[in-house]
Amino acid sequence: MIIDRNSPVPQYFQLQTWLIEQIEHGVFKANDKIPTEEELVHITGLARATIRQAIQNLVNMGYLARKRRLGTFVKNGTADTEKRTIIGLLVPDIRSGYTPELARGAEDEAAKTRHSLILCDTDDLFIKANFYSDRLIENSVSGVIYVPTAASDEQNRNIVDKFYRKHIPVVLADRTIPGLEIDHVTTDNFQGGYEITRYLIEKGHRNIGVVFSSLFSTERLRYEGYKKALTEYHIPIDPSIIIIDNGPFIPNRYFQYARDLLNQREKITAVFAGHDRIALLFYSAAKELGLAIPEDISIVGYDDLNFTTIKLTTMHQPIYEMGQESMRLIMSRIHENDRKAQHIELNSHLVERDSVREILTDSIRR
Amino acid sequence: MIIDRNSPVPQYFQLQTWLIEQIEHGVFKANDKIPTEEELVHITGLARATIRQAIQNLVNMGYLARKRRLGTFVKNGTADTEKRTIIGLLVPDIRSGYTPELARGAEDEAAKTRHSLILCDTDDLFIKANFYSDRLIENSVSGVIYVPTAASDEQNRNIVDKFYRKHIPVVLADRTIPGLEIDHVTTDNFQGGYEITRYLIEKGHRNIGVVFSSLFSTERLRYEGYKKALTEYHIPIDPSIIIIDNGPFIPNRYFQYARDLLNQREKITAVFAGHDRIALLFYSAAKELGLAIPEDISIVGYDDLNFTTIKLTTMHQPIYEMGQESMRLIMSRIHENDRKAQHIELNSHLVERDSVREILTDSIRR
DNA sequence: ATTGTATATTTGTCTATACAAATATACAAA
DNA sequence: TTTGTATATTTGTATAGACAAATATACAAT
Repeated sequence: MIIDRNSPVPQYFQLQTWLIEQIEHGVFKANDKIPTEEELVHITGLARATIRQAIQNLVNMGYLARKRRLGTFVKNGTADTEKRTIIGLLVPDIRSGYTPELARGAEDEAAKTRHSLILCDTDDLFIKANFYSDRLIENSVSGVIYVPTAASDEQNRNIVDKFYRKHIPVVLADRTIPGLEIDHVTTDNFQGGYEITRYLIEKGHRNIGVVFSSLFSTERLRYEGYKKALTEYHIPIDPSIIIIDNGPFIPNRYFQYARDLLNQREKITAVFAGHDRIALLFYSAAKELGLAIPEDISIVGYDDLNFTTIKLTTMHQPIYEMGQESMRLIMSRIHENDRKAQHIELNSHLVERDSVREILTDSIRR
Repeated sequence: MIIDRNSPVPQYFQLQTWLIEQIEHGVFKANDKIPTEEELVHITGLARATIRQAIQNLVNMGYLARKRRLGTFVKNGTADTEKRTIIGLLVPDIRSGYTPELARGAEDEAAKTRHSLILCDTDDLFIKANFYSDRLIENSVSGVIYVPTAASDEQNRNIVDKFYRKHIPVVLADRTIPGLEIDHVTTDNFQGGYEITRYLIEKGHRNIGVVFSSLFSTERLRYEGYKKALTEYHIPIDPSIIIIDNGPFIPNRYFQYARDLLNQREKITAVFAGHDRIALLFYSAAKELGLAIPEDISIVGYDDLNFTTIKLTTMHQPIYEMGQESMRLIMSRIHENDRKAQHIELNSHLVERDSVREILTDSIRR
């Protein structure tokens, strides 16, 4: 029986549920005519008004369309979930770093399937991410691509939870949040950090300074790669040339780090900057101190931002592709919600330019 | 009487209309309780079921909320037209030029009033703008900020018309479309072009090359300003050092222009680049040809993009503010649709850096 | 002070019935 | 062939009446 008259569930609601089931299981296909109200009266034993109530609700939800004299028909889109899909994109700042490239990749991918993208600049602040998550929920986005902010893991988890409570799937891009089983797209930061450090070592550098932030999973991993490379070459790790900031990227502060590190130049021949924007500050700091790159000091970065005038040796990250993959992942998650969390790791590669000098030393031991 | 029983308009619909009127005229204010169903039966003389039908529709539309035992209440947002305002932003490419700054200004301004922004990259192509305009219409945006593409005025007008047909207001940002009475936000490009040229002349330059595109109203105006300055100083306009491209900005092509111009260096001492990205190409071309800036050749740009390593003298445009103003304008247009088209012109100012050399000549005549 | 109970009010669900309005279709008239 | 008309079918609107469910409030019991 379709209707259980003893159930506390309203009968119009039971009928509604049953009809949705029939549609979603393909019994009533798109553009099919469903039974007339009179027929449904016979099938269910309910009054016509009750049947109308159920059907009207489904019309409002976008499942059905009524046509006078012709009957009631299944809409092809089935509900309006499909057609007007909007994805929220929570990024630090659309003006800086790799963000424009990431956004563009996501946008292009969205356009392919005619979806749209709402842009939200968090400035790496929890409070802004929190504000925008409300806006996105209000606009009933179908999914969110989130670059976790420079906040505690706890806070970033809260943001994700907020979406989850509204059943909005989330994909993390670039950075991850520890202790969360969630779709994410990153690059092989550990491997990248390892390779770029090894590259410096192979070029004869043994005193390699590092500057990075401990707030981001990406930079932490690059640092781990750095340590692995040093260990592999039996080079001691010298904490005095390792600068670990525990806040977000603040140019002034990092500029000071660059100055500090360059001031103890006798201790280092090269610097591994946590990312390209830090590397850029080393150029400014070097200029200020009258040092030449790479003659006096070698610099490597990470990201491969599009600098036109400086020739930085750096680890190229496929940022545009990361945007694309994030978008693909969120789309697939929207369509199959019960799938296991998926982790996509894209490959980076070293781009050799003119910011590293080769130092001739007494043979490199391995 | 509230209900006209002889009208062909359904009675539930009459009641519905009446209730909306009461709400919008402030008879029933936000959070007020409206009469109970039973009271409405007395007031209107309709059956309770009919009254419920009208009320249910208003609940669906977001005007009312029912609470068991308490009654039916007017929602504070009144309908959901206001709250979920989304604005479309059609820009060339979020990765380049002034676009990120513009987008960020618009975004921040939107956030203030809790509105959201859908990002669309047109790549300056009509076909993409056309594609995205359909997407924005599908998503029923409340307004659009449009940076006209590098297409014909005719085509750009078509894009605007498409929105107008759906009664979606449009604000043009930066560039304008001739022959269209429409809200727009620009800077004083004519004045800017004039001032920066005058600056070069005052520095002793009399042979000033120009490179720009005729496709954009902005660059055309800057060129007009250039001509005015030359005329004012009685300097003849030399077409052989004026390069007018009639397509969009294609780096390779413009790089060739830069090379061409620098190759006839005996004829020029300075170049006025149509915008900063062109100026940047002059740096590359100069490097290639072994020329130093400003020693061998002086360059000025336009925009004041955030270059960290080169010190370009340029005309600062308040791009972030332009994004903000565009957003303010579209919001005000949404709220008062009958207002006259408004043109906002923001002020630019010269930023003097190290790309212009002073030439000592035999006194400047005015 | 807390907990439980009764009551009144209001919305929520449901039935049975009737006529109105739209319109595809067939058929007749011009 | 075109135009008009009748008909059957189906959704749209409306009524009157009934009981169910939720819950604010007051009051009673503990």
